[in-house]
Amino acid sequence: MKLITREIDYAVRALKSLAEKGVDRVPVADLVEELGITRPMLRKIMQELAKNGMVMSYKGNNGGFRLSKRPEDIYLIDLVEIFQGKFSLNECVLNKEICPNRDCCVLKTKIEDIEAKVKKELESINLESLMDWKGDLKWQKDK
Amino acid sequence: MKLITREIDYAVRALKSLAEKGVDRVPVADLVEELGITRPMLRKIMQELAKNGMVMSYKGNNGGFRLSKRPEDIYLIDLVEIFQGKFSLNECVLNKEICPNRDCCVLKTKIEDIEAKVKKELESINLESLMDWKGDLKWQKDK
DNA sequence: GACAAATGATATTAAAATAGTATCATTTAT
DNA sequence: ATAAATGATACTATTTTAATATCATTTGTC
Repeated sequence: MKLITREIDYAVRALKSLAEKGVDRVPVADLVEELGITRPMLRKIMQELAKNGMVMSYKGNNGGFRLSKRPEDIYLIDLVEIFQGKFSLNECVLNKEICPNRDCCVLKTKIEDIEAKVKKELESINLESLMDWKGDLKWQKDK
Repeated sequence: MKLITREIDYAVRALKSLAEKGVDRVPVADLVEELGITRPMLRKIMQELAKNGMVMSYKGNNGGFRLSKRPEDIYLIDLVEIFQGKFSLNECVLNKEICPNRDCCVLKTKIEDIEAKVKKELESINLESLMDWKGDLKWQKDK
């Protein structure tokens, strides 16, 4: 079960990259090189992020993308919902039909509790908090 | 994104049914009727539950299934792991390969935190706590 | 204004995970 | 012996996720 799909992961990487560069317009080509994600994939992702107001896009020569918010104002929950739709751990489907016990199902209420907690967490994680640690990673093995 | 897949949901229903009946041996046929889940599906699920020690199975005429533990000792996390494998919200895959940043990825550590919390919740929910509320459901609408 | 470099919109294909079905073998009470 | 059950296993279908492709549009530069 994946909370973070590949697309979301890619989106985080791309956004981090934009944030780091702090440049006005980064074309997809640059991201491809840096991130090692294919061009078609990154194009799709950036388009989706643009559609949803996470980045500004500029067409034409010298075009590209830039963050449309500060890193601290871009939350993981946004990315999850952009690429997966409204966040939900629930389904309540029995044989293709909505379950008749929906209203009094104990399992449902329990899962909803968990869902609420996870959502809260996702709302608390912003892009800034995901920027790579710089400097001394004492705990990290030599390589 | 589903925390509870259809199979897991079906499994819960089946186990609840066994628990309610409190009978020695319940054949799949009975569950089919009661739960409205197809026979092949239920067979697969019961077999899986038997393999994993959640239920005892009896072959032959008058055979069937029964819980092999008390309802309070069957946890949701068990069912999730039986049908989905080891619980994990993580993947850490980039282009089919394990991500090179795996060791110092901030996103990963954040997701692992959430994962741990969700797991804890799933470990705290047992079959007993999922048994339908009986008696006065004052809050429930007439029907 | 022509051209090249960029994104927008959208359709298509591929791969993987879930869901569902089918079949033959084996066991066992009667 | 037979009928009623599960065991093992293989297969098919559906849905979701991942990846690719293509043509249209915009825009800076010469």
